[in-house]
Amino acid sequence: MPEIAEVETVRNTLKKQILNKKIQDVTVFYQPMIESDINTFARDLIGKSFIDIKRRGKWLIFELEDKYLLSHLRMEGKFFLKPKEEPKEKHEHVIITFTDNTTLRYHDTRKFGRMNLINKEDLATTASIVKQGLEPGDKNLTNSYLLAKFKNKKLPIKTVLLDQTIISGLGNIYVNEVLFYAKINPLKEASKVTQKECELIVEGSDKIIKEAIKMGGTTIKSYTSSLGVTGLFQQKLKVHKKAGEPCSVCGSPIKNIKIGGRSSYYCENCQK
DNA sequence: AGTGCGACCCGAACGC
DNA sequence: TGCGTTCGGGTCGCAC
Repeated sequence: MPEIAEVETVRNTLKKQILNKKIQDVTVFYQPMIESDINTFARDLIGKSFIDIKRRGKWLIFELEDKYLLSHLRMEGKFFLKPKEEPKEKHEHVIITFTDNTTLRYHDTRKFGRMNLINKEDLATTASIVKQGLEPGDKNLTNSYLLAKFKNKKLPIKTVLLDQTIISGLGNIYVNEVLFYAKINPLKEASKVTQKECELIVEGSDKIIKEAIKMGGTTIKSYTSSLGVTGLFQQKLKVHKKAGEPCSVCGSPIKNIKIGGRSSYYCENCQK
């Protein structure tokens, strides 16, 4: 489940592996994952190079000379760099071959990830990118920003923190962790979250994401970034997937409930 | 406008 | 053991 820290880890790894290599060939094995015109997808990439890799929220933005290739890993998308001669694996859906005989392979068991090749000037009007809210660590992400965004929200804070148009990049794992850090009950109505609690959300999201990036993200299920870099942040998780285990602060068993259809983990005693 | 929910997928976990 | 069923997870689009 790649969230912002995982995507950042993938970005950093790929930058070392594929920048400025010339694209020789592109094969798409599962066409629905390409949101832009499938007929021109390969043709537009061949002969070009990735000159930079940026990120916005959970979106990877591969910069080419004249285009951007947007890539969202959703839950289980991964990139691997492999020699050209290695046989295709079952869940490899896009293979980009470079002229040095290496290949960049997009692997996704659930086929949920998406790619979108756009003209550079269209980035400013591409909805998925434009709608992204402020990222953890952004100096504009303040308690007053959050208070204003939460003001009319009747939904549980857990659900609202998953809304990428408010804070960009938090997924289920880190929302559970941030709420534990801020000692907020995930079911609390967003409009009732206090200024002090907003401060803790700002502080907690920044701290947790920074540490997770430092540790290479979180490994849940089989998640590994490109080159098989395995995230170590799962060792730091305090509540996520810890149902029944004692809370690290007070010892009460961690609860697991569904909020908005998503599994939520929290300590009933610490998060009132 | 805000909210809720199904669709998209398929391996893993679960139930019998 | 082996089969069938359910679940999960981010985002979009549609219905209310």
